[in-house]
Parts: sequence; C-alpha cells; structure tokens
Amino acid sequence: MGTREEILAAATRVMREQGYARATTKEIARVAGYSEATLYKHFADKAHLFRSVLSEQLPGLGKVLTELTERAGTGTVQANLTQVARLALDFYTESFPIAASLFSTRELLTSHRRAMADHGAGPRNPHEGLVRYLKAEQRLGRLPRSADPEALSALLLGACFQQAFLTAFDDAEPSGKEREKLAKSLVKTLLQGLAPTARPATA
Amino acid sequence: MGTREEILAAATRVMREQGYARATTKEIARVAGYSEATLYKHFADKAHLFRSVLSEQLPGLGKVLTELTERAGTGTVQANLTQVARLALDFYTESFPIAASLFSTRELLTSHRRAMADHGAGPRNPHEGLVRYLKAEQRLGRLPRSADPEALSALLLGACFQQAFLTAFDDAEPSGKEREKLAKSLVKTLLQGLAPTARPATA
DNA sequence: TGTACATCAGTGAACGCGCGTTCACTGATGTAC
DNA sequence: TGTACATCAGTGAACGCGCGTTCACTGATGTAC
Repeated sequence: MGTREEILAAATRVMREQGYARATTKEIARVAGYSEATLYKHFADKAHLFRSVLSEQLPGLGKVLTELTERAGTGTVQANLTQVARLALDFYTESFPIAASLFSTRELLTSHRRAMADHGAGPRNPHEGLVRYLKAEQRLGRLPRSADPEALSALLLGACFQQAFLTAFDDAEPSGKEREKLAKSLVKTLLQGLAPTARPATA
Repeated sequence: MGTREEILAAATRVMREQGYARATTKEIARVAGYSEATLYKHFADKAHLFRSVLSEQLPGLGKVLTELTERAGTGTVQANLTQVARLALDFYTESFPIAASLFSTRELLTSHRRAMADHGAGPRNPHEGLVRYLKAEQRLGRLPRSADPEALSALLLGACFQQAFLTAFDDAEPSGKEREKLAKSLVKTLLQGLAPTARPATA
C-alpha cells in the first residue's frame, strides 16, 4: 500500500471513529504514521483529501445492485431480495458515519454532490438498480403486475438505511446473525400477502 | 421571544442552513443579533448550546406516534398509516441535517445519547409508537395476525427517513404534493397483497 | 569501481487565522427613602 | 419629587489554542561517466 493509500485509509478510519470535527490534518497524519507535511505532497488541500475519501473509500452498493438485474429469473425473488437487504445493511452501516459528515459543511456537500453527478454516481444508484431488478422480475411474471417497484425499493432500502443510522447512533454494530434475521423479516413482510381483513366504510 | 430562545433559534437555523462546521459562536451570535459574550450569559459553553438545540428545537415525532394508539379502530388503517408517513416525512426532513451533525464529534453523539436516554427519548421512539398502534389494530382484527408490526414499522419509517436524507442531499425540499403522493404509495404497497405469483423450487 | 550530481519521499518548525471563551465594563431599569 | 444605590442584560476587546498550510531542509536512491 503506497503512502497515498495509507493516508486515505487513515483519514477514513479517523472520520469513521472520531467524526468529521476530529478529523484534523494532525490526527490523520498521526494515524497514518507520516508528518502533516506529507499529506500536502499527496493532496492539494484538506478538501481534496476528503473528496478522495468519499469517492475512493466508500464501497459501491449501486454497482452490486446494478448487476443484480442479471440474476432476475434465477433463485427465488425472496432469496434475491434478502441478499439485497443484507448487502444494503452492510453497505449503509459502513458508510453512514462518513456520509453524515457530508452535512458538516455546505461546501463539502455541494462539491461532493457535483463530483458524484459527474461520475453518474449518487445515493439513488442502489434504488435505481433495485427498481430495474424488480421490473425485470415483473416482466418474468415472478412479481405481480400490480406491484410498485419504486415503493418496494424505497421501503426495503429505507429500512436498511435507517437501521444503519440506529447502529451508528448506538455505536454498537449488530452481529451478522441479527442483520440476517432483520433482512429476512423485512423481505418476508414486504412480499407477504397483507390484504386487510376488514375495510370499514368510515374514512 | 426571550434572548435565550432567539439564540437557540439562530443556532438551529445556522446548523440547518450551513452545517455544524460553520455553526461557530461568532456566526450564531451574528444571526441572533447579539454579541458572542451574550451566548455565554445563557449557556455554559458551546456544547451546552448544542445540546439545548437538539433537545428543545427538534419537533417530537415520537409523542405524536404515541398518541396514535388511541386512534386504533377509527378511520381506516390505510388512512392512519398514510398520515403517519406524512408526519414522518415532515419530521425527518426537518431534523435530518441537525441529526447528521451529531456525528461530527464522538462526544456530541455520546452526550446526546445519554441525555436522550435520561428523558426516555431516542430515535426509536417513533418506531415504538407505531408498533404499539399496529399491534392495537391487530387485536381489533383490522390487521392480519400474520403481520409483523416490527417489520412494517421499520419499512415505513425507514423509507421516510431515507427520503429525508435524499432531500437534504439534494438541498431541495419536495413539495407537499410530492410527499403526499409518496406517503400514499408507500402505504399502499405495504398493505397491498403481494403474494408472489410463482414460487420456483430452485433456491 | 568510484565520484559527482539529480531526484524525490518525507520532515520539523514556523506562519497567520479564526476559534471558543473571559474580562472589565456600560447603561438602562427598578427600588428605597 | 428627587436622589442614591442595586440589579442585570448585554458588550468590545482581548486571550490562548489548535487549526490548515508552507517552507527550507534531509538523507536515501538512482544515474552518468
């Protein structure tokens, strides 16, 4: 791992573990094992360093979900969606603390938004990938035509996203088993027939 | 509105509009229309000020949802849940930027978590209120016994929460109509029978 | 092989700046007689 | 009513500190002859 990568890894770690406010050039350099001056040999300024962290260190969930479409028709819809939920839980849990730091400064948010847009990336990517998969399953007749892919995706990914927030808030990672259990129950509820047993006329 | 309240309002506004990093005592005092010294007449230090913002300026969704249980049995489940979704969208959209700033420092997060716990409050409150309502409807026979209240709540509130994140990320509030439409489609999908039309044996 | 020079990753020490915080102070308002 | 004093919200100016950033430098490695 080159010096640049070591610095990026250190910055990521500091942001994740201590938050944006504590992610100073001093602390990042200390954790990386280099002098502060070395940071400036590899990055023009602090803002550049952070943009690199955001674009290079965050795993890509969108890409995985884009490839998901190719799996349409194989396995069961339920099993496929459960794996999506598991991946989403892992991804959002890992990236939430860093994503939150985007809101530390308006500039950081604005510049990152622009940079992502230029790469065709963005926080809606996973959603778009999942919607594409669901539509494919719909065409294959494995999902009712009456289903709303947009809503299904928003519900499933949203639940995973909020769970990641709660995990970060508690500062206590749930075990893999808990995530597995959650993923299963979310998908089950999403796909399970839930026709109300009674529909009173009173609105 | 007293001086203390004006300062709190200014701090809230600065945090929301400019982010935690820009929410300096100078800027807050400027926006409030007082000197920095006045801040220290009303708050012991900056951390105190922020804790007050978090506990006094954020609207309480949990409380609304707790009262929701009393509405169990009236109207339709679908209409009640749609209103929950609308409230949740408003609440999360308003509070997300400030909640995100909790992750700027580990201390802020830790102290806020403790302070909330002491008041019996926390980010799981809305979830608990909604689960209680859903169980009440289950007892009344207006929701199938096979339904999973925990999962239903996680899905619905999670979708609203992530939508709030996207809104903050885009820095563009969606119109009331868009929120209304989203709330309706989420609830419809949650309650709509979604029994898969085919279940292949291939796992 | 030895010598002279070029390159380059990395550094210690210093810089100016804006931060949170404190201090001695002001001036308006209330109170006692 | 006037006078003397107390109270209290608010302030301007200064403080020490840690931040991001830059500078002149070092010493190891590569290259030419």
